[in-house]
Amino acid sequence: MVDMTMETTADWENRILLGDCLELLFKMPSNSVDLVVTSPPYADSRKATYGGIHPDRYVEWFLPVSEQIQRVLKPTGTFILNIKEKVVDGERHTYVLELIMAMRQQGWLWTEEYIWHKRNSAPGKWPNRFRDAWERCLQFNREKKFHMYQEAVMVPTGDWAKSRLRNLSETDRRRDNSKVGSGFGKKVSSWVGREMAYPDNVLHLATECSNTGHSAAFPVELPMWFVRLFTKPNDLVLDPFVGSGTTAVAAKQLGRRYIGIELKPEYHALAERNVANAAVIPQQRGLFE
Amino acid sequence: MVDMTMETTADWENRILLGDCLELLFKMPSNSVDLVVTSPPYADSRKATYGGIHPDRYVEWFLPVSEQIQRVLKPTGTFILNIKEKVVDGERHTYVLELIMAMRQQGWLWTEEYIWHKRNSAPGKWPNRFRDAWERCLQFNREKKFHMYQEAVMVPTGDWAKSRLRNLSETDRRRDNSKVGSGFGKKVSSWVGREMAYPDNVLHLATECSNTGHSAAFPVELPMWFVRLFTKPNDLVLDPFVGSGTTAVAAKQLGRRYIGIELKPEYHALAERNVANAAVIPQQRGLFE
DNA sequence: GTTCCGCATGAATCGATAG
DNA sequence: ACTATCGATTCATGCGGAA
Repeated sequence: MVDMTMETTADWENRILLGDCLELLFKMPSNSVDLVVTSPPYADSRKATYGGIHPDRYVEWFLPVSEQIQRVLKPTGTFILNIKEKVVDGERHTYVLELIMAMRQQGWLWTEEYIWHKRNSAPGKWPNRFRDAWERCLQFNREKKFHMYQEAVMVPTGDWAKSRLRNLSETDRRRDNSKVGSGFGKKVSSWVGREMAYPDNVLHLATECSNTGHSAAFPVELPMWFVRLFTKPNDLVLDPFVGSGTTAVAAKQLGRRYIGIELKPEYHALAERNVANAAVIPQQRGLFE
Repeated sequence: MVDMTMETTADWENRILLGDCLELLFKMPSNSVDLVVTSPPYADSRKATYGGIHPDRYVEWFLPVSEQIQRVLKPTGTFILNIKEKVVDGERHTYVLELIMAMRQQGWLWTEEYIWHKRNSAPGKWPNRFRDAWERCLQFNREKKFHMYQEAVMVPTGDWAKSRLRNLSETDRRRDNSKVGSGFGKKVSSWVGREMAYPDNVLHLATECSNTGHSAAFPVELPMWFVRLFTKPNDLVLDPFVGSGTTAVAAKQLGRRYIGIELKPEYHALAERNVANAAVIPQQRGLFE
């Protein structure tokens, strides 16, 4: 088979591409992407709905895409798949479970399953179930060894700034604060280290309240967390179903290169606007990275 | 096949039975149990360990048990299965996913998956993963229509709970808030008449740190939540892997009948002690029921 | 009666070592 | 090569004792 791929991703970097992600993925070079974060269109049994893929056809629809993602991903890279199965006929459908097993057959390692707990999930009341307040963030890898920068997502300890800091004198507290503010010296990092802890695999993030114009938008903090965890500055982040551009915004804000792909022209335009409005966040090296 | 089952469960009610749950389940009458809550031994790749079932054999080991549970459960009843897959060779093992699909083949409906978020998960640091802070609580039903008493687990709305706890210390407030989220605060009786909301499908409960004598104990609040949600007073609750007796304690405290089954004599004795020490909680009707 | 502090304790996982 | 054991790592919680 003739290799029709580009030599490098340079021409597509830091852009939102309009088109079918499978067609575009075919053109991308192998082993070029450090991280894929995406939230593909959810399954929908209502045929008339936009973009709805029937639950019973979901796995066969997605497998060609995950195959290409596996190819373009670097061996040390990570694929984060945000997904949640719908209720069909009173039951949770099993297409996500089947997808995990099918992707393992495809060669993926199912490394971990993070839970995104949506603090303010949409209200609603049904006679036999409560509000669905969580989604899966499935982590897949090509190899057992992959890049992970755990220090980049450390969080304050539970007692931090509450009981521990209270014991410091006012002078000490001000001195430490000034050190943190200027961000130099090894004492700062050790002080930070003692008051910071590694997170666990449950993420507590509120859903996006503002109208992004896209119905399936996750909050920018979600891709941002994974971008910091699995990439370093200037690495390449890909979202083949970029929607309103949230993953690209997260990557840009954190100083990573990105490629976003979106099929629908109106979302493509929206994503380009959102990315254009995003600003790079000044890196606080030595403190959080 | 000759029917060797008892005519009623009367002789076994409000007791902890010593023995193999599969053998004992065979003797129980069909359609007699309102709720099953259990946390079976987790898979373990260490062969020598007590009770360790190898991950690759887990599904075939559990299916005969779930078949009997299906038989003894009332058509309107619910089966809650608390379980979490282990990491094997750097990957999450798929035996839980396979179990869900196998149980659907068995005739179960996979109605819902609740997340138990363990705020205090076991510590540890590894190069490629964070601490595992959640477990699955899988809800299975025989029929689409089942009994569910949603009002029994309503929780105070966030704003009022916050002001109510204003006088507590920062540390205590944080801890109490975590309990408030699940509907179990220290001073719930004073919440009568306040604004209440339905919970969602994520439960925030800390594990029992203190010496329960059983290494695998979930907090009593966990079965208690499901007992209140899926049964009414005097209903029958079954736990075929009752361990230190937590499910039976929850049922007793809430005025439900219970049957606990435990294989190991030392845990059986422990469960009997724990149940004996448990007291019926005065029903606060109008608040949680 | 409260508040605060110290300490033991986990349904863990990985990598190295030993048989 | 493959399996069993052990040490290192790490933090929210609840309890007891003290102030």
